[in-house]
Amino acid sequence: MVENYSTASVRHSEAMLGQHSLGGDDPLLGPALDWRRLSQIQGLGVRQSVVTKSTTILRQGYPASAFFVLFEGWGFKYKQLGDGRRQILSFLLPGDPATLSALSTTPLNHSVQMLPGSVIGEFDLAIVQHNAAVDRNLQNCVLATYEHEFARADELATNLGRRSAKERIAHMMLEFVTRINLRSPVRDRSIPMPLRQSHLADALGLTTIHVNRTLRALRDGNLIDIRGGVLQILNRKALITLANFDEKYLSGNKSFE
Amino acid sequence: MVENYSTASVRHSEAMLGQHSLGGDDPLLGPALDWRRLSQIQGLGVRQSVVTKSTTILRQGYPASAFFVLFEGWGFKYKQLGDGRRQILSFLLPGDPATLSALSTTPLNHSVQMLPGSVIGEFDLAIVQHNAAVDRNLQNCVLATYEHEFARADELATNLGRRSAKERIAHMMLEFVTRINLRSPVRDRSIPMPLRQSHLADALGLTTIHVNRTLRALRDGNLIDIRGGVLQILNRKALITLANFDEKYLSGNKSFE
DNA sequence: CGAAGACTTGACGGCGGTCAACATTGGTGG
DNA sequence: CCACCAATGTTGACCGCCGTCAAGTCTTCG
Repeated sequence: MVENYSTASVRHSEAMLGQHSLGGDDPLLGPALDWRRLSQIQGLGVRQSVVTKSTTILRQGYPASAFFVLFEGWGFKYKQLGDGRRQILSFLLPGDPATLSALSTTPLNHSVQMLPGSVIGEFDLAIVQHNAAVDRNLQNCVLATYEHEFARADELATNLGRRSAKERIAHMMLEFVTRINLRSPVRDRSIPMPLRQSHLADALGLTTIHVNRTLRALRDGNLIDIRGGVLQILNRKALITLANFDEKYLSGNKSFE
Repeated sequence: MVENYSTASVRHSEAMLGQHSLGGDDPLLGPALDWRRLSQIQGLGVRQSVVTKSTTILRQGYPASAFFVLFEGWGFKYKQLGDGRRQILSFLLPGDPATLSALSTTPLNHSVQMLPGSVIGEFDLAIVQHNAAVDRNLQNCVLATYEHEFARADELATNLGRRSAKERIAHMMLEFVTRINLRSPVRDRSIPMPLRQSHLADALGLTTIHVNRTLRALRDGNLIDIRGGVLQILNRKALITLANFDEKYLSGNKSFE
């Protein structure tokens, strides 16, 4: 169980749980692997909650208490070093599961935190595990999701190891826009992005001060603009060149059948 | 098919393929998830080969041609940027599969290279895929291996993003010794390590020159010694403190049952 | 023995970190 | 509605870790 939720905690009504065909061509979670559709499985109750302030839902060193899916908003997965240094390992967007690792019953080696304003779905861990063991289609979704997350982790490592601050930021912003666009069309090349500069810093291996400086340089170059929690891409082509961005790692099909 | 192999290319004799119980407590690949044991599955032929010189067995942008397992020696998985920069994403040790991603039939977004002197086993991709789909036990091994590799990828990102050159090297050397020790006991706190300093540099986001300087500092501090392809841990306790090393991410059980 | 690759060391410079001060924003209560 | 306060963002000065360039030395192997 988790604190810091708003009072609203809703159960999906039976009416919302339409019949879902487990066979057929369409993978259970759709081509975009949208885990919100997990709630369409019969008998899988969701507890949906609005997160009012930053909330840690999974904690490094402890096993997962539930299987969470981000319905709206942003979250991130991170590691904490002994002396307080933090490394953000990935950002969660609507439709992403809060860590496949939750399905293994062992202590986690990372934490997951939701940003204020997010909406999360909380599924019973045992039931999801059971379904993942029984339902061939869901199994493939798990594997495909592992592949996608791994691809992003590898790209992050490449960012951290072999790109400059400017390139790293450009690359990550392009990743955000591309990922969101895979599940819902992006208008005006801008998306809401409630991250603080400290989040970007901890994800990109920089300090907040240098993130600030670099963002200024990117804005001065008319490449991107971040303002009031909104990210806008001003010159996509130049950004892609600058960051050496190749979106294939995000969109590949990764089928296992 | 792959070039640069020695002429020796052996098929396991039937005699070597003992009956293997798929049920029972013991996971198919054993507690250390040693994929060399894949050859114990009936009907799964291996083509075993000695790699005489550095050989790329999987190539970024192409689907895998086979499912490879490292039997002896070292390999690594990496990404190449357009301008030649390289990021090594993980090192392969004996018993490691050359990329679970091979099981998905889509183009890879990384390459895998074997170092000279390695011995690799080459399994038919379709047959492994079939077994992974049918054999519940093997499925769990796949998931557990994903978890292990993911845990290491996350730790690498933390290395790259939030640790100094000295800490990064210390951490990686501790990882090597610990991983090898999980499958075969390490003596004299030393292991063979045929990596060039350029491999360490490309894995740790440094230049070879700085790797060299840092190795010298670590040797001067009587922490580690690398010489003639052998890594020796001189002061394990001090290293662990320096690197903030916590081996739990390597050894956790990650069971899925 | 010769050549190619790997390792080593020094001098110098720049990207990004550190420290410090201040501006801006947003939320809270009077 | 405004005063206050904490969190976040911004900018400048300075410094240090690590990159770059260059010139070696050592090792390996044909």
